[in-house]
Amino acid sequence: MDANETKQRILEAADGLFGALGFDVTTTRDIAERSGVNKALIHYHFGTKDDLLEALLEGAYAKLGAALQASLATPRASLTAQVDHLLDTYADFLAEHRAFSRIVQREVASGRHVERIVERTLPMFQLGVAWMGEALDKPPRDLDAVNVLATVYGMVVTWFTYGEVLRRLTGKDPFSPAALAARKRHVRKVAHLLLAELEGGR
Amino acid sequence: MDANETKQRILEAADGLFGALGFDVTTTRDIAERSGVNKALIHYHFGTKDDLLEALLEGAYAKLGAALQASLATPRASLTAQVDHLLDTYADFLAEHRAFSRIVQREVASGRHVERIVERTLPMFQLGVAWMGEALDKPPRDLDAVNVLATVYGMVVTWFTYGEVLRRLTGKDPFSPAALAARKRHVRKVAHLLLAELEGGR
DNA sequence: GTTGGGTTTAGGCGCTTGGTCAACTTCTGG
DNA sequence: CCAGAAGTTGACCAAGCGCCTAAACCCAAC
Repeated sequence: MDANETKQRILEAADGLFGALGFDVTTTRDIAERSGVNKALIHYHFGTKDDLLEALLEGAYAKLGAALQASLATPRASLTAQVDHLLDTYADFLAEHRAFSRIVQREVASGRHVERIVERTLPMFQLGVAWMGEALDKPPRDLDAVNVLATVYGMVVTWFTYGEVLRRLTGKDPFSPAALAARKRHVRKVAHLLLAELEGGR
Repeated sequence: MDANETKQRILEAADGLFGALGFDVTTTRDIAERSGVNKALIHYHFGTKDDLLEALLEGAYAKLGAALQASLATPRASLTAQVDHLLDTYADFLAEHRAFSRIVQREVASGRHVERIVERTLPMFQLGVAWMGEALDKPPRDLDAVNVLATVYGMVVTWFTYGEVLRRLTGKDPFSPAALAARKRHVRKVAHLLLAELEGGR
């Protein structure tokens, strides 16, 4: 097994375990066992356990950022189409990287590693604010950029963070293709309502 | 110091620490120190650390449930007014019990203590679904009860869970009276858009 | 064939954790 | 006033933690 594969295996195991159990509760021994790699190699390749989490977030945010930028870079017929595609891209990313939103949400709710997360989120957030300001130059009262972004973000992310709760509450799988498609339609629908109001109010 | 005061002090310290640091990272020693109480007393009065968390959640959910039921029990002039008051009640509760949403969010995102949280949430959720079904007998496509509830829930809760992130992103205090009032107006506004669509589509 | 650097290994060190315990004090009903 | 229950205490324990170390291993370059 070459060194790159080792690092990859460690990252994958850590991703799964941090997502499933949480950062604090996951031990380096767990990661070693799951990845079939010696415990000391984690520290050899990544440094401390915190450094490992950072490497994980680094990779995920890079992927997410690339996907979102690609979506924004492609011109669409309408503002609505642009937003729709962006939201779908985001939802698809979260669906594919199920652990990601849970890790982020948990660390944010703990107040730990917040700096790192803010660091990565800030450019996207600023992009969103700037983009909203550009597309709609006079947002109506109660629909300012920060509140709208927080609402849309919460709407998208909550489905994934609360997946297990929703599963138990509804008795259905919230991550089934049908349920995911329905959720995406719902998110788009709400976004359309917001857009209509934003455009109507200028 | 009598026994009740001791228990109260422990609960308050645990609430603050679980909210600020997280359940896993908070030690019984931390709680003992912060509450000015001997470590062994935590176990004497509450059992295990898990039991302590449960006692905490129990109390918070009882308060929340009472507040929401009181809001629903009072008849209002319109459906909109009813919803507005309910949302305000919820937001006020979260603003007053800042640690609560963070604790819940973190535990949910960890997949731990989910049973307990589902147990408490289920009745409220079912109430919400039933109530939506009653008030609006044919919800339009893409605005089914589960999705709408998840959206509204996410919208309200995200502001509090991501408080620290928002503070850093915007440079402003998201929990200042002005910001909270603005957030409440925004949430009501979005709820109104949803309601209009729900009522128009039947 | 040997050298040397990158990689892997078992083992263990120092420390913190949740939880227990027996002894002590304080409260309370008879 | 006293006995027993309730509450409180610091010392203590086994278990598990992150991280480190010293030695072994591997393999390309000379």
